[in-house]
Amino acid sequence: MTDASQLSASLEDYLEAIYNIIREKNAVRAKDIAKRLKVSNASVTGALRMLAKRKFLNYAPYDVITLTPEGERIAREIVRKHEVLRDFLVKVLSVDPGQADEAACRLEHGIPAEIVDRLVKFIEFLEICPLGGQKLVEGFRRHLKCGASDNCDMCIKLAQELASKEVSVPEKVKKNSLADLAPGEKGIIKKIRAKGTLRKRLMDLGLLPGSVVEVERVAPAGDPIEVKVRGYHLSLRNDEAKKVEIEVR
Amino acid sequence: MTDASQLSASLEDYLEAIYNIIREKNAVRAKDIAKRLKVSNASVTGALRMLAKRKFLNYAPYDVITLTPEGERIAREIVRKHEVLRDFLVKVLSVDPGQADEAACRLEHGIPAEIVDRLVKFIEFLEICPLGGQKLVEGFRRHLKCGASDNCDMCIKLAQELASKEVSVPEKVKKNSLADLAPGEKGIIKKIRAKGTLRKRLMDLGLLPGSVVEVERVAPAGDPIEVKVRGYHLSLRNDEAKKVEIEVR
DNA sequence: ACAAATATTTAGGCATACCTAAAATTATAT
DNA sequence: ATATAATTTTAGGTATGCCTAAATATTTGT
Repeated sequence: MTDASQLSASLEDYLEAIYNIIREKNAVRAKDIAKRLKVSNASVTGALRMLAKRKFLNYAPYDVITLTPEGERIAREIVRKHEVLRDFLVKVLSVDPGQADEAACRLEHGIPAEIVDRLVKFIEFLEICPLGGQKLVEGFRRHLKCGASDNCDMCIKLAQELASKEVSVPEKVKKNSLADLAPGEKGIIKKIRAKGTLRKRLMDLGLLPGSVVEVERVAPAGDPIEVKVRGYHLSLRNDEAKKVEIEVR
Repeated sequence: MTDASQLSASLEDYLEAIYNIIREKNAVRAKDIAKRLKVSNASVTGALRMLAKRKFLNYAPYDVITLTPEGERIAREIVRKHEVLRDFLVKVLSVDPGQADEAACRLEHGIPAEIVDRLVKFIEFLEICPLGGQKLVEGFRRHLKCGASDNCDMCIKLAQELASKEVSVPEKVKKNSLADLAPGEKGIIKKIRAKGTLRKRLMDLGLLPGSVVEVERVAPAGDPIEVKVRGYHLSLRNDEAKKVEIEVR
């Protein structure tokens, strides 16, 4: 709940790298961290010591490295900032993904949590709002192609066409549960069909009505389902996903 | 033309502060810098030496401090990043101005120039595009008020009303020159009615057709006019402003 | 099992960016 | 003109975050 708590930018980078490497390979070695951050092994040792001192890592020389619960919480916060920024850059500003990723790396340390939340709301709003945020973003993408210092008559014409053609009451096409989506598909959460603890758990994870969820991966067995909501990556069991009622536009 | 060139974040802060203080009071003293950056005087001395060594400042102990042309150029780049970020946060995301300013301070060092340009284009697009970027932003502002985790039925209704009422071909209300605007007013640049050197100069300043210009201040005599385009602050003579043909919506 | 290869840590250094306290310079007031 | 006040600079010190080289521990191949 509290803030990302007084970590320097570089310690945040270490924590983020550790978190990501653990997600990818279930284990971290100092060397992996050094390689990912393009830093010497010795520097990694120092950072590990600092992070351990602040109780974000369980670490002893020559022993395995794991995140403490608190360390994991903070790492997730940092990763979320990164993801939200990258999504904004790529989805809204149409920045090239590689460049967006690099920029996100640098911006993630400076951005306050409230602004990340605001950015999430804005991106969601663009995806959801009947005023046509998606059309607007497409228009912007087109506009980027018509040359830099240009008044965009092409854009205006196309926009007028679109605007007159589809004034459109938003149509609710299908109603489904989150468990029915294929990887890559998105939906808007309508409600959580669960009670008590499970309901609370799901909402605490960030599955809030009105938010956009995207399915990222579904395990072969169909069971753990990886989704992204509001910049958070979640892993849900099929049972849980079935309780999340969504709407696909 | 080149990049912000290898300055550390804190040296960028010094340069930015120096630039802003010069704009405000026509002179800088080490003390002013220290106060603005909340840093000791001695730290300022060190920074001044560094900046002078890199030829961004003309500086000698106990002598007046001025920016070199190169220093001024880079300072303007930094200030521009700051302004663009703050504008985005305030105008698009509706972040509280104080908070936006503080966040901009931290983000300005990490953001690449290309992304700033992209952000400028996006903000301009929202202001200009007939798809109704302004309406969308207003809708977003409203949406922020209807509570955090809520599906925004109110927003949907209001949006539908707006959308059906004003499908609207963009109407060109007035045509004027930049010199006719009052402080606070905005217009879209249609063309530069000038030739040769003057034309080039105005375009180099960033007065490009399609961009949004905002008049910030007009001197009592009506002559130097302060405007903002694409994150740049410019000071124009009345003669020059008359050459900039704009459209007010 | 144990030598060779690999991985990690320790030790010692460098640059940045800040600090406080004392010295030097410049401004001001009588 | 000169003492006092204000400002600026120098000197010396701290913490971070990176480096290389050398020492130590672990893993691997036979």
